[in-house]
Amino acid sequence: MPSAAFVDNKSAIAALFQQALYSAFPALLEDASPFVIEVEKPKNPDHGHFAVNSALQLAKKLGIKPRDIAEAIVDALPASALLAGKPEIAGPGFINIRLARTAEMRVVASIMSAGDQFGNSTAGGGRKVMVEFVSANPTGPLHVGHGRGAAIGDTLARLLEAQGWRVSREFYYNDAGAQINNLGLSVQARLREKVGLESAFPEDGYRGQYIIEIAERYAQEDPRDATGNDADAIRSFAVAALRHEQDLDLKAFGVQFDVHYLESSLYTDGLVEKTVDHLVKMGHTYEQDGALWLRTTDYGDDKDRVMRKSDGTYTYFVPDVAYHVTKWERGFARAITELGADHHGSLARVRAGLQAMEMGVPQGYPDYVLHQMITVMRAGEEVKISKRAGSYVTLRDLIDEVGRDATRYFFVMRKSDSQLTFDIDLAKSRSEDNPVYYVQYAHARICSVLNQWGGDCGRLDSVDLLPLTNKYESELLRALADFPELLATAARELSPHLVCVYLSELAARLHSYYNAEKFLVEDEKLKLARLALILATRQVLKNGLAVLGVSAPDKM
RNA sequence: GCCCUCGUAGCUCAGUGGAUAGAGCAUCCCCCUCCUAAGGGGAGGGUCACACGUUCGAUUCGUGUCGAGGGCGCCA
Repeated sequence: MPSAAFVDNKSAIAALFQQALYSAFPALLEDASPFVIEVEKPKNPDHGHFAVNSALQLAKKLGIKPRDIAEAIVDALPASALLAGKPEIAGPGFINIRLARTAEMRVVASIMSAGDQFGNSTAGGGRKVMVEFVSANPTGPLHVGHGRGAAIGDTLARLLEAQGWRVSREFYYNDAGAQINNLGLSVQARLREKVGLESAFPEDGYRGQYIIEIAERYAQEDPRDATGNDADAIRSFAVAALRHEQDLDLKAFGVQFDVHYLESSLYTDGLVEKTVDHLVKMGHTYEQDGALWLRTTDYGDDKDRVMRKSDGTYTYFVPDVAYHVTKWERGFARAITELGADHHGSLARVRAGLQAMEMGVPQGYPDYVLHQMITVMRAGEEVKISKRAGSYVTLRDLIDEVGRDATRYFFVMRKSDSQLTFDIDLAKSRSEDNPVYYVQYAHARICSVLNQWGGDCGRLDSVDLLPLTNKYESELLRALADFPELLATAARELSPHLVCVYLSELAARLHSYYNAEKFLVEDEKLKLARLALILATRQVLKNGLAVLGVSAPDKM
């Protein structure tokens, strides 16, 4: 099996300059906190492949002018096959580094040998991480907000897997409590209406059309209770039906969970009790007004929280803490919880609750990724959502109307902290305006060119790339080399949208390249080199799309 | 009132302690005898909300102000 590791030029450059710095300024070796060379990638290609700004940072400390420091570093640089000549000193004291052609091109060979693994790393070291996402209550169909959560959570999971983490995807069902009762009562009311019985619809009932459908199905499948007397049976029927619908939607969306964790099991397994007892034992609780409170203010919350109401039942916050305790106890030293931003209030509380347990859970546990609200646009107008009337855009609507690929891409393409406008017409359009088609088309276009050439792609593995000299080729090479770092950054910062940004840029480079001049030239060596380059590009596009769970079509 | 997120081109949004802040759309000009024009090239368009601070350097970090969205219950 070929190694997935890409020999990173950046770290090699850093090592080279670190050596040069110490040999030019040996005094720095004696510092308590050693100065670390940072290598960055300039945005402006005129500034070379890499840049080092250490001279500016050290000017004050050393009392020497930045350009002089830069010169001393460059002069002390050991000879290296990595570099194309002596680095330039530019501006106030930047050192701009250009790679030797051979160093620039080795990324293609890395891509060819690593294939689907290119860009992956072993940074996670096989450690366990849980990603909890969607976690919709089984009280209705999944809507756009859940869709965004599903896309972001699943992409995070894929990113972490690509970085060598052992990921478990988990869905937490709030299948206990008042809202589920409410669901049952809503269905019951519809059932009674149907047979002409007097029935008050619950005040906070669910009014969607789907409730009526569930009532009809219940009546059909359980004719013994046509008048809707058996509240328990109705409730479990409704929950099962809605869970089933949600599962189908998620499956159609390409999202699968390893574990579905039921809130009700926290009660039946006694974990809620156990958690409360433990918190009492640790001395972080008090009784007041007939209720049991947790002193969450000791752990950064802005007010204390009720755990057990005066009527003896628990608030939702207790099972939330108990649930997160199980994450820790199940061996997930790292856990990520993906939620809609409307739940951000629970963040401080759950973390405080975990701290109060005094069981060694780190303070920032779990990591939270919150996504902001979504506005759906159709025909230039906002699609209004009315929860009261039960009318909203469902995930299923989007998948059916614009397709799985576009829906997934649109949901992750903005950073999750930003509110998202989902333009249905744009997502459906097959044009350059539509970012997902633009990227997919780049992939299809390469397939088409390779097809037209008609040769054996295996031949391209060891082609000589030195004929590649124009600026499109060099920029494409540079973009390809960025991919592993991009994935690492996106995973580290839990920012899946970076993958979309990268893919759009890569696709744009490719489209420019094709249109710049005649692509399939007469010169056989140049032609093969170009084909090898786009073959590598296709691989990276494919790997990037795979992380997003979006298909990479051969033709469109 | 308190907490969270956001504020960057006319619009939708990226990005960053560094050099001239980017992309797409929209507007204007231009380009198909190689693959799919479902594409490409170019022009115009900016007080990076505002102020102060930290720094050699701030759009980026900190504090405050203003504006938008969301959240704050013995609801879940």
